Amino acid sequence: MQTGIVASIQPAETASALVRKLGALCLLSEEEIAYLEGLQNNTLSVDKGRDFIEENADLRTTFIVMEGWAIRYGLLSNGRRQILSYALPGDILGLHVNFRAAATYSASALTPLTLAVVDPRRVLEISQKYPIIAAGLSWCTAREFAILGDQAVRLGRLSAQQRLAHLLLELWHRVELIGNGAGDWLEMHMTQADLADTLGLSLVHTNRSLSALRRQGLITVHKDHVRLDDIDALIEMTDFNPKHLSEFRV
Amino acid sequence: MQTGIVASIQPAETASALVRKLGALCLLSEEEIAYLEGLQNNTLSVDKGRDFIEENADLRTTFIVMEGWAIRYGLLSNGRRQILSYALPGDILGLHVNFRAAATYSASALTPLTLAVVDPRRVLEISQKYPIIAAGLSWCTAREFAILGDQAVRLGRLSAQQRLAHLLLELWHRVELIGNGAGDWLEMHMTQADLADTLGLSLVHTNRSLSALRRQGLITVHKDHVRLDDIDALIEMTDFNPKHLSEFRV
DNA sequence: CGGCCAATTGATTAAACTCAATCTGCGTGG
DNA sequence: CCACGCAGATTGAGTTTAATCAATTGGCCG
Repeated sequence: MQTGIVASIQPAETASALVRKLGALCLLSEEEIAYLEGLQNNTLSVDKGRDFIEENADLRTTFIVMEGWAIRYGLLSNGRRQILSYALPGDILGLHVNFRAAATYSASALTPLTLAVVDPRRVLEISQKYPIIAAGLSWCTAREFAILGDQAVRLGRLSAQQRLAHLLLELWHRVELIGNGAGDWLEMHMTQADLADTLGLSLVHTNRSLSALRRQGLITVHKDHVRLDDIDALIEMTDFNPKHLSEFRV
Repeated sequence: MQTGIVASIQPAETASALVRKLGALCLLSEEEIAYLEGLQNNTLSVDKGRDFIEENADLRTTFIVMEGWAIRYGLLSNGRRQILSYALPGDILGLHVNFRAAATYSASALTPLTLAVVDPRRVLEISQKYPIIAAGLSWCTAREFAILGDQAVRLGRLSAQQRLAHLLLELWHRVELIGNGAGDWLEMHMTQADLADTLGLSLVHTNRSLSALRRQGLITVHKDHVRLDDIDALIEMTDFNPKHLSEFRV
């Protein structure tokens, strides 16, 4: 497990999630680690439920998620919402914001959130000064594309139960990879209404699909947690590809 | 219209689609144009219907579409297919392939295709040597994200007719922006089966949704073309946001 | 205790899927 | 020149999935 490697280099308690994430890919130098940590000196706290990016508004900031979960979403004029992706600690929002005039999505805090606020112009200098970090960011970009592609496959070609299982697998793997895992358990920071808006389903049908998975013994649902009882079966039934989340070329 | 600006700088007949696309955003120097054209010296022809990227296979190439249309898609083990996006002239595939071990999607030629084959390591040197071009590529990346996000919204929260109309609007705008437009008409290089796999619908339902749009006087369908008869009404009914495709910060 | 948010359940309706033909245009071989 | 085959488009009929409408329940907090 990649988190094991990180732990031996950087104790998880002291390193930021972004350093843990990139450090799991390649060996970062002291200087690179110091630069990445320095990038996150300017922090912002966002209350649970609050929007911090609004579609069509001027956006001149790059955010790094330090603690907590967020969602990216789009709103339609009839009030319907489509959640595009989940941002977990170590994830970056607005990495390519430099030459866009306006945000193409909204973002909202699913939990109390700690964000690093970064001037996107600093992103530009990274490729000059820190090629290894630039490589890591390029990898992050490709990974975000893969995750969003998986979301499109889920929405377009999986059944309700498969969509749910597939999303749980994605989040479980992502949490594991940043060292926030808790065995089979996944902390659920979203409501069933959020799940519905992620999976393109109604709230009622989301609820029923959850019970169906439960009745088949595939998951166990507690208050704010879900246990993936049979990960192999879930992967099998959804065609989930964990390599989309972790593959890296040395 | 941005294409007008391009035409005054670079005659469309001589400049590559990528130069036309980036030149529409910002004024490129002679040197930058020459570099971009040189990047596309090594070309590859792909027959209609043939795959040129396969999911999970080792991918160490960046492709620039010079002529023709392609699709990116994912396949499930039950044979179902989800088309993720369309690649038009000037679009780049595998821009962030440098640090990924394997392709996370497949790609196939919708028409006879001319691709520029680029060593992805050349992408790395761009940010050192040509900051303006690097800015353009960063803009392309953000735009691809916006397009894929729109695809997720389509799949998750639009009705069958809305999905269809929304996709037609996307492609019509994109074709216009690279100067390949033909008024209200859109050349349809995909079959109805392809449309179905793009929109997460069955072939039969796609066919019926097309006729429904036709009966409402919103589109006219000919052999391989569609005319958007009432673009404003189509935008209105789908919440289409053209800014996702063209906004640029100076 | 009351109010609110989230989850759950029942009943009905609507959207989209599947199966099964049929049709149409087009190229190819006899 | 025509019969044949094939791919793509179209139509009909019946089924399934998921949406909608409408309560109801369970926690939690003030």
